[in-house]
Amino acid sequence: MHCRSCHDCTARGFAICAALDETELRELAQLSRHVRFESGATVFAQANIATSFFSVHAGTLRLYKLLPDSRRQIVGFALPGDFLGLPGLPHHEFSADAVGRVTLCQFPKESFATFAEKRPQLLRRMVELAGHELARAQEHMVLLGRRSAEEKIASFLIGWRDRLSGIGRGGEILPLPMKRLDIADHLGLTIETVSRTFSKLERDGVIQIFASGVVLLDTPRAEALSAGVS
Amino acid sequence: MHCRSCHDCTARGFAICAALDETELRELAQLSRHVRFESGATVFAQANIATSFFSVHAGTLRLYKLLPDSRRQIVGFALPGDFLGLPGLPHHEFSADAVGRVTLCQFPKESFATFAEKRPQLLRRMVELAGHELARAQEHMVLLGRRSAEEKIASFLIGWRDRLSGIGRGGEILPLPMKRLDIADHLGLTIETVSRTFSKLERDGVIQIFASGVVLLDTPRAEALSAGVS
DNA sequence: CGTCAGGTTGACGCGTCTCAAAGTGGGTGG
DNA sequence: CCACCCACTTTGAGACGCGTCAACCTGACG
Repeated sequence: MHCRSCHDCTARGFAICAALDETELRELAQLSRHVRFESGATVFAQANIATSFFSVHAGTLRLYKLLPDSRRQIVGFALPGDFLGLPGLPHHEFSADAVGRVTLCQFPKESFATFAEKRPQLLRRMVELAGHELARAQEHMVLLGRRSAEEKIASFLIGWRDRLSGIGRGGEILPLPMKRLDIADHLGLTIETVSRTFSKLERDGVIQIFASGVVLLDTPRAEALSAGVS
Repeated sequence: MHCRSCHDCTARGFAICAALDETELRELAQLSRHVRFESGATVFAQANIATSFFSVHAGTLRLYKLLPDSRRQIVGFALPGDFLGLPGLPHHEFSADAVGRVTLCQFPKESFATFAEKRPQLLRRMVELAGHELARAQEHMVLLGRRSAEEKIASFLIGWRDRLSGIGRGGEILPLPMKRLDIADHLGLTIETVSRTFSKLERDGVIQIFASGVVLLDTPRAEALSAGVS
């Protein structure tokens, strides 16, 4: 189950590993285990003590927080190259579970911290990744606080397209591995509103809906909605 | 205008400086300028090229993003000890302006990066701060996406109280230096709803409103609302 | 005393939620 | 191969929370 080699890892270029040279990479690989989760499985849960960090190798995860009455907010989706876990916080801040099959590199928190401690480029890379994550979170706050349902869906689609193309998964059809309920809980909507808005965008010729995703027919219109130009 | 000494800086304990020893602190002080902004002044603006990092010394800033049609989302308020600026991103991701008078330590991006490059404890501290920031952002997403107006206001008050007490500014009266419009744009509400909700909480005996802030009369009730237990 | 920014309150409308029902497709067992 | 089930999605009708628009209040300042 261990990764054949980090050398030809498909997530190599985007992950923290990008900051390491050959020797360090082999050393880090010693610390890591390659783990796999089936669709729907929980990788870790909010408020549990964090004993490991993870780097996503393949697949999609939903990261979410729950309120006591079971309202859910999906704070993000993790894709290959994303790093999960925050040094300096003892507990997991959110839960993570697999959307479809997922594989991850798992690092014991302690030994990873020791490894990173003396490697400024790795730490810099982590600051950088955290910064990108933070920027995405802030952009998402604008979406949640100040956008209409239609703008939310359009923004989500455009943002998802850009993230996928950023890791070399761009294509004609935009795959949406997550369910409508996941999208709703990500955008602060209900499942019905998500469904209705998808339908409206299809009626208006902006998208075409398939079982596995959508095709952007009128990209400029979608981008305009996404930017908030009414 | 330069800080008398970092040694007796009131924000010392919470800021990135906490990671530095005496020698390093003096070296960093060489790089920094102490700057002051009057109420309402803009420290930097979204999408401008970032040439400096900042560490808040005193006062409160609002950090916000604007949509083209001038809808605004305040992504957070910065307090003493907070670090502004993200290594790895060339542009400012949001605008920042002073809420009341503010003083900051300003570091030229280049020289700060050079200084940090070889100091793992500083980098670790930055990862840590970024992590805390990210955790706050995710908590705020829950608020924006899944909470009612009353819960939003209660959460905001409780969160603000906790942040202030975290930097030694706790007290009977909870000062709110920002305007109603700022609170509205932070919580994804309108100014009228904020005002109405404040009034309702006061009618219900949860808070008492003053010109400069509020007093929490029924803290358990406020915390319950904040936690989302109906 | 007038002005002005900020805050409060009320009446009404709209966008989204809620509740309900029907449609779709994939999987399983007869 | 069909019948059935189940999870998921779509669609509709009505309710409701919050936004919109407008009026009024308050205190600071000249």
